[in-house]
Amino acid sequence: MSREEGSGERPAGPGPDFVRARAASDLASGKVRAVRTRFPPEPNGHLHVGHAKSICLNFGLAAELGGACNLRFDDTNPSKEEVEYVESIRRDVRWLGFDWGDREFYASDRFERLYEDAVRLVRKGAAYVDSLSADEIRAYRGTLTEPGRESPHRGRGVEENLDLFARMRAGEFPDGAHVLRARIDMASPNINLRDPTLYRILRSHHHRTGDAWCIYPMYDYAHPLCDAYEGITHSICTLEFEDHRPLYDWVIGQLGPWEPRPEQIEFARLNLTYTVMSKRKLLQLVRDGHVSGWDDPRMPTIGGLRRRGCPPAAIRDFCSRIGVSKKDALIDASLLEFSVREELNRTAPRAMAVIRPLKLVVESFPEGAVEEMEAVNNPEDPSAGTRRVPFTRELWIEQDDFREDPPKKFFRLTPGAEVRLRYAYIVKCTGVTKDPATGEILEVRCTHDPETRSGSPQAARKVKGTIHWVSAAHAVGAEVRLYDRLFRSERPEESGSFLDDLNPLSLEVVPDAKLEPSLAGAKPGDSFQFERLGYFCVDPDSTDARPVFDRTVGLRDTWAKVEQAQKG
RNA sequence: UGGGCGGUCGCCAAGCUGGUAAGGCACCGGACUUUGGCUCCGGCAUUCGAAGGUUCGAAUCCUUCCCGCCCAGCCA
Repeated sequence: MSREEGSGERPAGPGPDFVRARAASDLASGKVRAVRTRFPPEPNGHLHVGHAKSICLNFGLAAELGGACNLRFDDTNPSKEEVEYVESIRRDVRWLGFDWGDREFYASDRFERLYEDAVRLVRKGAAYVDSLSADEIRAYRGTLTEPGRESPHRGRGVEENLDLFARMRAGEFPDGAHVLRARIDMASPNINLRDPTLYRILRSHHHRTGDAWCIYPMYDYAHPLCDAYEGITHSICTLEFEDHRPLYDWVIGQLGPWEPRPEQIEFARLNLTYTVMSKRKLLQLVRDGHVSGWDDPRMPTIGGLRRRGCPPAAIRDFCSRIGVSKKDALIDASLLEFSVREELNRTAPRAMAVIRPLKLVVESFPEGAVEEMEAVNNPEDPSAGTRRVPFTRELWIEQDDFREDPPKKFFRLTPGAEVRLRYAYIVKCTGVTKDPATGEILEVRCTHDPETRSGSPQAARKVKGTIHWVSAAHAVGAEVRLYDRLFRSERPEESGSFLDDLNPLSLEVVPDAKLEPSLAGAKPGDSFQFERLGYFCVDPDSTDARPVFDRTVGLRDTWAKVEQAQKG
C-alpha cells in the first residue's frame, strides 16, 4: 500500500484504520467492484463533531478508494423530524468540505418499495401482523436472561396478514392497533432478533411525504434495504448497532439477491473531554438557555465550531488524527485545539489587539505625531504581505504586560526596564501614574529610543521582551467574547446532573477591547491571530459600528505555565 | 451469573501470518525568536488488564480470571 498523499491534505496520525483496511481489501480481492458508502443522518437534530468523525470516515474512505459516498436522510420517524434540520445538515456537510454530487437520498423516497418488500416478506411467511399492544409486546419480549414468548397472533395466515397489512396502510386502524413484525426467533439470546417490529401505524405529518402514509418503517428494516437499494458496499455505523448486525443481515438475506450486497461495519463514536455529545443533552443546553443556541461557540456542534472560527480543514485534520477503532475512547480536547492552532497558524493574518487596555504614554514621542509602522501579516506566509500600523504618543498595552512588582523571569514592561513594542520602538519605563485615592494604576509612562525604530540597525539590539500595542487615537473599540470549556470536568456528570457541571466562566464578554485600525473592515467569519493572545474570529453579531470577535482558541502560553509553577 | 464488543505510555493509536513495543496529542528539558507563538533538537511503556501454559523466543497462540461499554423503543 503506498503512502501517497490524497488531495493535498497532509497525512496525519496512524495509517489505515480497520475500516479502511477492510474496504481496501474488499476492493483488491474483487469482492466489490467499487466502494460505496453513505452518511445517514436522521434529520432530527444538528450535526456535531461526532458526526464529523463519521462524515470524514465515510466520505474520506470512499474518496481514497475511488468510490463515492451518498448523503442519505434516514427520515423514517416523522414525529421527530423537520425540514429545517435537512438544510442544516446539508450545509454542515458541505462546509466540512465534502460533496455528494447528485447522490442525495431519502429513506422516505423509498417508502413504496419498502412497503412492497414488506409484502414480499409477509408472502413468504417471514413477517406477520401483530395486534398486541406496545406494553404486551414488551412483556412478551422476555428479558436479557429469559427468552420471550410468541405472540398469539404469530400464527396468522399469509392471507390474513396481507389483508391486515394492506388495511394498516389504508388507514383503517388507529395508531398502535397493529404492527408488522419479522418472524425470526422469540427465544434468541439477541433481543433484536425476537421478532422485531418492522412497521408501525403512526399518523404524523412527514416533512416530505406529507400525509401520504400512516405507517412508517422502522430503522432496522429500512436501513439495510436503503443501503441495498443504493448499492452501498460498506455500511459504516457506530458500535451500539453491533447487536443489530444479525438483523441487518437477516433483512438483506430475506429480500436479495443484491449486487453488491451491503455489509455493516461498526466503529466507536467520538467522545471529547469537557463536553457532551448526546442529542438529548445538547438539546437541553439550548432549550434551557445555557447557551445562546445550536451555534453557540461553546457547543460541539458543527455550527458552533464554525461560528467559533474553527476551520473545516482543522476538523478534518483532527478526525484523521483520532483514528478509527472499536475502543470506547475519550479524546482529549487539547487535540482538537492543536489541529485548530496548526491550521490557523498557517492561514490566519496577524493583527494587534489589546483586550484589557492599560494606557502607555511615550513621553519622548511628539504629541500629535503619527508614524506608520510596517507589520508582517503572516510570518508563516510571506505572500500575505505587510500592512501599516499607526504609532502615536499614547498607546494601549495589555494590563498583563506591565508589572510594577515583577515576578522572576517576567520579560515584559516593569519600572526602569526596557521592552520592545512590536514593529515599533524599544521603550523604557519611567514610572506610573496612580489614582491617589485607590492606588490603581492609571497609566504607565516611558520614553522611546528613536534609534531603535523597527527595521533600523539599532533595532537589532536585544531586549528581553516584545509586547503588542494599539495607538489610542486610532484604536477601534470592539466586543470580544472569551470562551472557555463549557464544563468543568472531563466527563460531565452522566444522567441529568451534567448541568451541575457547567463552567460558570465559559464565556467572558470584554465590552471594550482595542483593535488596530486595519481590523475595522473585517467581515463575519474572518479569522485573525491577535498577536501573543490567540486566534479570533469575527462573530455574526458584528457590525461596522460595533465589531464583535470570538476567541477561537488561545496561543500556547508558556509564560502562564512558568508563572503558575512559580506560584506553586 | 443471556448475548454482543472492547482492554498496548496521562489521552488517542500502530502492532493482524510469534522474533524481541511506530506515530500523534499532552508533559518535561534545551536551541532559535521583534509573537514567552511557530520551528528545531532531546526525554517520555524492559512493558502490552491479570495469572498460568505452549515456544529457543509471545502484546501477538492456548486456558482461566478481572475490568469497561452496548442491548429488553411501535427511536435512530
